[in-house]
Amino acid sequence: MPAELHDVATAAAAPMDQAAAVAALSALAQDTRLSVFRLLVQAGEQGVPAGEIAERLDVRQNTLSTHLGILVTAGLVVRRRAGRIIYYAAAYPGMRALITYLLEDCCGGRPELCSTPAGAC
Amino acid sequence: MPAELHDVATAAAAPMDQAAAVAALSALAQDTRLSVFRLLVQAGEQGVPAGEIAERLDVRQNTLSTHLGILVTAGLVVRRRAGRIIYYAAAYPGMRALITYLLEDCCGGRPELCSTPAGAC
DNA sequence: CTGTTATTTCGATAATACTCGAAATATTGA
DNA sequence: TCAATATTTCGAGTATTATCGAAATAACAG
Repeated sequence: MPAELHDVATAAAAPMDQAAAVAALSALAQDTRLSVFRLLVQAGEQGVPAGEIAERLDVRQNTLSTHLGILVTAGLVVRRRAGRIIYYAAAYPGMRALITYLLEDCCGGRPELCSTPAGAC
Repeated sequence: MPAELHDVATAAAAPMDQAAAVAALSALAQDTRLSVFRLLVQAGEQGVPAGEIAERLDVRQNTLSTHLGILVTAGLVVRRRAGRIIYYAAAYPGMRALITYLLEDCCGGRPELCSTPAGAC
């Protein structure tokens, strides 16, 4: 089985608790990291090399590396090495788990008030 | 028209930009504020008095007031005064706008990878 | 007007986070 | 092995943020 791209990006995420949610939100609550995450969300499953992210966002490699590490630890991004190049990709299950946690038992019994955005994806 | 509860919580939110998204995520990226937001999400449209939030979460009123102000400024929570009591409620449109911004143009053309969580709401 | 309740604002202290230059690690090719 | 490329780790300086006690504002009842 030539699984050059494993399916970690579509696997089930661990159930989110308060600390994990704060970590994920903190990871996204920073200008550079939010740009990285959105770039990776739009890039899709294959991911983008660290160096290319740094170039496209005009951030120094070591600074970016710190940010990427934070996103990975938060479960919002996954890392995959291919030779010298390390690809980063959005972890959709992590994002889904975060949104689910945020909106848990929402709307006081009137779910039509907070239906998730259909056009988002 | 006896509009004791105006419909601000269901009105359209302003389109989100990067700065607004960072502000909203920063607002949620803190333990107490995340608890407040989830409490209000679960409480629904009517909202909860500031004092009751402080009591239920065991936070000092002045500290909570700072946090509530941050959530309101971020567009995630709305304030409504009724006499001496100020009710706070989740602003679902703000939350929707944030999620939409995060997942914009997602999944590199494979939307099935990131479908928003059906069970969330 | 006076006191009481509900909530916010002010000012200071302590903890946390962002960014950077420099050095280190990992992989490949000659 | 040696050099080159890709990326990360280290250590320090600066800025931002959370929390608190105390004081201030707002609304109501007597």
